[in-house]
Amino acid sequence: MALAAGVSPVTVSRAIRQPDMVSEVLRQRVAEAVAELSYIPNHLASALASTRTNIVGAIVPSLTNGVFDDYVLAIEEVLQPAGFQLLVLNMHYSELEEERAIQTLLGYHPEAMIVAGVDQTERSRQLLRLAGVPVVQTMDVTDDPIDLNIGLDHGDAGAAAVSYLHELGHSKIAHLTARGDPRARRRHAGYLRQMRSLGLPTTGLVQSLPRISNTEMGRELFSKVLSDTPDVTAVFTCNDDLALGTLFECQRRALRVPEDIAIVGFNDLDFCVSSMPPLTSVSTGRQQMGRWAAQSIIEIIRGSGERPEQRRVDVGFTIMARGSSAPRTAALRTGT
Amino acid sequence: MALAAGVSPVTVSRAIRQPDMVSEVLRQRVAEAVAELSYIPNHLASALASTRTNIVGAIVPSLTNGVFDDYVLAIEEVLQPAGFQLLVLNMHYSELEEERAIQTLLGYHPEAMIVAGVDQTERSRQLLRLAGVPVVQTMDVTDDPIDLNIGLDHGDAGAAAVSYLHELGHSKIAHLTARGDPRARRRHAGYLRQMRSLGLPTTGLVQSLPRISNTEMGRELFSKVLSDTPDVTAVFTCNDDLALGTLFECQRRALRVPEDIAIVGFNDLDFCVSSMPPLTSVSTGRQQMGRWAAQSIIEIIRGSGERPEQRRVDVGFTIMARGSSAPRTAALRTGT
DNA sequence: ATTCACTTTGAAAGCGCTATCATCCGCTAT
DNA sequence: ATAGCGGATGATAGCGCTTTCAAAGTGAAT
Repeated sequence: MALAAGVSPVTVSRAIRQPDMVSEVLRQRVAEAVAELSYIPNHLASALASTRTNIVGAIVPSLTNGVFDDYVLAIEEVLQPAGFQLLVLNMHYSELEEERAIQTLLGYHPEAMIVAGVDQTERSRQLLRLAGVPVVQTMDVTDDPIDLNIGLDHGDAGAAAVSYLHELGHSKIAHLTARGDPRARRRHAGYLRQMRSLGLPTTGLVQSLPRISNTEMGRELFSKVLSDTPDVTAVFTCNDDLALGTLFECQRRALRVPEDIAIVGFNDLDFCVSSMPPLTSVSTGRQQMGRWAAQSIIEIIRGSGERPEQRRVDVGFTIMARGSSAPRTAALRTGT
Repeated sequence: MALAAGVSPVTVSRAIRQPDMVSEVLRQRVAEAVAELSYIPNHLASALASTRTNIVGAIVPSLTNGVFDDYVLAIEEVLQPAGFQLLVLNMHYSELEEERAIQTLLGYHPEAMIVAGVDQTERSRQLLRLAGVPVVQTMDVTDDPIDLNIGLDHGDAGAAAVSYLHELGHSKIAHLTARGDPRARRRHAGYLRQMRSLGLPTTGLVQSLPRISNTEMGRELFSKVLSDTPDVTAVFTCNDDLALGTLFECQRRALRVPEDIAIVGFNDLDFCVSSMPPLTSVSTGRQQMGRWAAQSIIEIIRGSGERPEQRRVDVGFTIMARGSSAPRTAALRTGT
């Protein structure tokens, strides 16, 4: 390569990375050689020599779940213009896989790490701390963050969904959930807490499966609730896929939504506004979390390692009330 | 690290990579030092020195589209046990971004590349060829593959969807599609070809938008078709999100599916079996394509570079007939 | 004409590993 | 007792870049 352009390797390196430092003539010659040979710099060698990899590692629990697409996209939109490459690994909701993924990513010497959730194993936490790079835990909040933390309180969110339905006049409020997701477990705990504090029983109203959830699972779980508790009037699901499945099952059984059954989902995915009726869902700022994580990382790296004044951010949540939930009175009026 | 274990760096390297070559005693000592220091080998240095990166690069058009989750998962399931790390980059349905992504990935010196589709720019094709590693083009078929190719003929699939609906007695068959996806364009072309060859007009029956599709867009596009052509009786959509949106729009307008409107989607995503009625959809072997791509790569790398006898595979497609499509006679019977 | 400062280029060293080859040890075969 | 052999370990070089520092060239100031 240096031969082809008739200059030293150093000049090639400079012509590509800091063109201002090289004279017009040589810059041109290097550019021609690059084009001619389709030269692509060896990232491995460059990173090894410079100790700057321009890599940011991210770990997501799943990609099948629409939540994380928006989140990853938001991170990339901030990171790419700043010259960083995001490396995403999927941990499939397994803490052990996460540990492996962290180890793998650290082998690439990322300049920062973004992990979803706050439930890393002790070893994971240790590895992340020892890495000596900014670490952002997202999606959830904790009092004891590894480094930075942005998220929301899923217990509160679960409780709020219950309160919302209770204020609409519902008392037989079911909860459908997928075990395995720690944030879903917290929402479940919030549901139980709030039901109890409102004096509402939950027996025969909770259904869960230890699988990755999908629409079909929503149908299954809701069917089980119906057979346990035929007079259920509201359902809060741990995500929108289960909510959609519940809606489909209602349609199949000719149960009217929201008159007979009110449905509240979680995450506020795209399809919530489109369904018939549109699904009420708890909206979380997943894009905001991704953006903040990426921006904080850039600031820290650019700014000699100082952490922003706010190391923990709670983005909260919003219940997006839509057609799938309505005051219980409506149901009474139509005689259900 | 070598100091901590009291051995030479070479022995450390061997103890980790080829434990059999190191005596029990030293292996133990190295293992202790590794644990103590939380040592993670520097992948960059190791890859640079050995010219084996264990990386396979993959480019997907989108992650928001559920199709590619299953596909990526299938690839990973084969690659990981073989010791390869998949690096996935998102090209957002842009050929130029794909070119950039290919360049970025090649900088990491992957041992193979998997790209979705066969519509790479000339420069992309050149870069991939020059990389000197196995390249698999998936999802689509071509007579002129870069290297290996597994996919299906989307024109045929589009035509088959039309034939299927025509055989059910439909003639006013609409098509909803998202421009920007070359495979969706081919399905569109197949739709047009088959409609023409059956002597069916298509004016007022095709709607498209140049955006990434989602459920809401399905509703919009179908609404437009309805206002252009109120007597439409069937809809073929370029993917399942649009099909679901169409179903929702039918529910909103109290149009019965399949009696008034038959719907056929594409990809056969999870939710197709769950909706009410379940959605008929064209199933493509996306997991099969991912697995084959990964397996072929492993065989080539392990087997001194020889290509398998079959460099091109057409996996075909299957129309999964479900409740959202029915013979037109049913509609006549109910007087629509 | 000489000095000084600045810009442009190159030479040398080294990033953290691994490939290769040399060395050493203990053992068997002669 | 010695040659010969295989297994275990280490010394050395180098992967393709970048960092650092030295050298050479340029022009303005003295």
